[in-house]
Amino acid sequence: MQPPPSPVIPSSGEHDPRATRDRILDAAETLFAERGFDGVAVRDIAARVGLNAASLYNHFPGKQALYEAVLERGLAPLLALVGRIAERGAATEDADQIIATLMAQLGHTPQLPRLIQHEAVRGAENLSQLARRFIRPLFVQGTAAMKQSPDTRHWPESELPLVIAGFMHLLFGHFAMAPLLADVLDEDPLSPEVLARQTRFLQKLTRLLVTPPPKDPKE
Amino acid sequence: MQPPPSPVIPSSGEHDPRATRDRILDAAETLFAERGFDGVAVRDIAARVGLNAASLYNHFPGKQALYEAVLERGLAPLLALVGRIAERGAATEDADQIIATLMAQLGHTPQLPRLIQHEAVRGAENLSQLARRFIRPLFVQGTAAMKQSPDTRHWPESELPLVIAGFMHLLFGHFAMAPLLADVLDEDPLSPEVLARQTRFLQKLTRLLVTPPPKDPKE
Amino acid sequence: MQPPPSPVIPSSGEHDPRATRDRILDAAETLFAERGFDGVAVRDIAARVGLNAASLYNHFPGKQALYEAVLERGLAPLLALVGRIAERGAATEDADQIIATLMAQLGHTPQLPRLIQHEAVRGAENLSQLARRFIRPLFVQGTAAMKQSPDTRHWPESELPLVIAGFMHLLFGHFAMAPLLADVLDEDPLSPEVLARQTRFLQKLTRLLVTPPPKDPKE
Amino acid sequence: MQPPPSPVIPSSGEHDPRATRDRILDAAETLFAERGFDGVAVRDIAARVGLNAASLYNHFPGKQALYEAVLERGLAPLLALVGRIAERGAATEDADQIIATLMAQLGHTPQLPRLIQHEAVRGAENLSQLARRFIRPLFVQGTAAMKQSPDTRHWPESELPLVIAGFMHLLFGHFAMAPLLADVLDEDPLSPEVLARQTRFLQKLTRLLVTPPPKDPKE
DNA sequence: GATGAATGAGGATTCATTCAT
DNA sequence: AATGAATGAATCCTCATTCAT
Repeated sequence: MQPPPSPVIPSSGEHDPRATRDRILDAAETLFAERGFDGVAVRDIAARVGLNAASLYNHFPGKQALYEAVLERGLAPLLALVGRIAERGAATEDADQIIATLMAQLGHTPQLPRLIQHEAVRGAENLSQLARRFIRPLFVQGTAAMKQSPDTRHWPESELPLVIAGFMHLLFGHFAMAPLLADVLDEDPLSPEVLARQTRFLQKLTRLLVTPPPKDPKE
Repeated sequence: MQPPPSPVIPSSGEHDPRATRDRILDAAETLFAERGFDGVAVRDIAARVGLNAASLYNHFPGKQALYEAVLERGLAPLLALVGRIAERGAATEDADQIIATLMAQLGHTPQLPRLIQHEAVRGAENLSQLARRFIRPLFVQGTAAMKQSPDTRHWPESELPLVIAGFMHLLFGHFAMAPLLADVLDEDPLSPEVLARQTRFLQKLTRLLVTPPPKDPKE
Repeated sequence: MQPPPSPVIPSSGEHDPRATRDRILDAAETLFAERGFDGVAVRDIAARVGLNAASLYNHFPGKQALYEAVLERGLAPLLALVGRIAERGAATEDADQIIATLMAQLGHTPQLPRLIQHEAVRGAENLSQLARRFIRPLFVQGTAAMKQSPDTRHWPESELPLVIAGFMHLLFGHFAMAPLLADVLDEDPLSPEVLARQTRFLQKLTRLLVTPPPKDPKE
Repeated sequence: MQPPPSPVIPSSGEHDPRATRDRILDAAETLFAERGFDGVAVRDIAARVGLNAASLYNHFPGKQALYEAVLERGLAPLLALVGRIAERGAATEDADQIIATLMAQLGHTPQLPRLIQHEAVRGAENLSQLARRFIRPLFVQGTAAMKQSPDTRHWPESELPLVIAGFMHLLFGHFAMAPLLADVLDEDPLSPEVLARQTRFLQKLTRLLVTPPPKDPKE
């Protein structure tokens, strides 16, 4: 089951100037994103940093704490971003901008969405915090914005959360499933080109969402 | 980290008439869906069936094999469904029908999407088979259908795979993230009502997709 | 620090008929008595039984539980003995008999006093149970007996617990300190002869205790 | 198993004038007395002094050495005391005095007896030195004294070591078992009152020992 | 003297798997 | 078909100790 260990990033010099703590977080982020919490051995993280497993415990009190630190570090900028978007009182016109920003940010740390997805699929346990701190505001503010915007007012209120959720699925899904998509697409889903294309796709979709739907003959 | 063990399904009678093999598969499906491959101990699966861990080996050659059997069993009807859809040469008018069918099918085995998502996030390794056998046809036939349909011909060919992928994210995401969404929505995402609503939402979205996008002033 | 591992008792035959559980308890008793809880590695216990450490966990849920089982098993007969003595309403004339019985019993399982002493010195934690279940009744009934007996009535009530405690120290001390005494005496403190001598000594001491003390010139 | 860490003694000022070495010894003495050698981590000792574990190695070459230094420091006054008693050629009349002195001394450093008891129960290994340097002279001179004293001459020579050993058990036991006794007595065994009472009890016992035993009908 | 960081050696415990019954 | 017992390999973590700063 164990995939072959991702190649050790050799510390260029004898003593990497970058704080060991950060290098540990990097290694942990990569591995946790790849295999999930249970799939990663502390020893593997250590090895990736070129450390003895015991040394990790000089920097983090345990595996769980390390995991949470990784989530924390990864989520912070995302939270800030969402916060800033919310503050600005997102008008529909900004939608394109918001999407571009989010995609750019996620594209910058493509492991993060995968990490989050791992957490999300696993369910509540560790996630509840994450849900309350990250997902929840995203939902609350998203629905609020859609309710106020004249363009989206034609969506029934009960559907709004599904729209938001859908956007999350689309946003995160692209990154989280990247290895899978790579198998099917001809290109690397994380390449700048594909990312740009996906951004444009999401923007187009948004624009469609504000279009009043054509009368459904069945309804 | 260990979530509280899901309640044992007590075998109603002394000797459950249902084949032990199936009961094992059920238990394994549930647990693998909840915690992923690495998060589940063979012992837990056995316990859930009321068996000794050693007994599992009378029915499956090992954990990995059991896992694959679970995937196999879960995927088969889905593959069949997708196959049938493809055969019929999906016309756009059937879109509503297709979505309804898929949602119904997935809603019937809500653990399956979660299982797949687990696999998908984890990446290539175990998945490659699955990718080739399930995801790939879905993509190939999906793009083919969209390319031929007059309604969707206005989508640039390079974007078609992203549309398909997006649909997958939306479809699976709703189920896979159910525990997470439950925390944020007021309702159970797997309840018939919400499932119906999500179905309608996806159908509406599809209809939007075939609408030629309004001229973007920026473009 | 680690004393050389006590010699493995080779299982005479290929498969010792005695229940493995008991053999584990025996080994654990010996080692815990020798080195105390913290001084014993589960692996050592297992090795002494000729088992892999993991196998222990088929019989006991953990080290602590094994430890408690050892105490339990060792204490039960002692508790029963003390109970029986108490029931009979110990008259002073029986003192000799009681002492002899206790010494015989302890001499039969000389590791037990050492184990208890280990526990006692370590203090409250694990002991509290033991204290309440074993030591306490011993004290309560001991003091009750002394208070009623005409021979010991001349002891001030406040001193009675000290007398009882003293007896415990003498009783257990002889066994618990056996290795130390062996270094100083010329003989093995656990040999029948020395045990007999110690029994007689304690009996003599008891007889002295019932003797009204000579008037102390200083008092 | 780990008892809650004994409260750190905060160094009142910024730089405790008392030699660090002594503060380490104090902390070590306390912890070793509480939990025994194996139950104490170097880190715990260091923490109790407000030091990094590594710093201990500036003062002691290792855990074992620190342990021995603790024993050494604690035993020295006791050895001196016993030596002085022996020199004076202990006459029986002094017995009260000797007991009082010993009790006073031990009451002053109540951790020491516990430490010794830990060592004693653990058996020979580390102890042999201790035995030869401390216990042995105590025995030799004790027996010598009793043999010469006219009051105790009625004790058979073979019983004398048992008498001495018994006294040790009584003396040390009271301190070593203090936590246990506290659970059973209503009072703190180390309080001045109880210590005084125990002293008086031991003195009374000594006086009884010199009383020729009443003729035992059974003998 | 003090310390943060590193580490090899263990230590308890879990796990997937095997096998005799 | 089921199971109790056994086990080698891991897994997380602790520990005593070292060393450069």
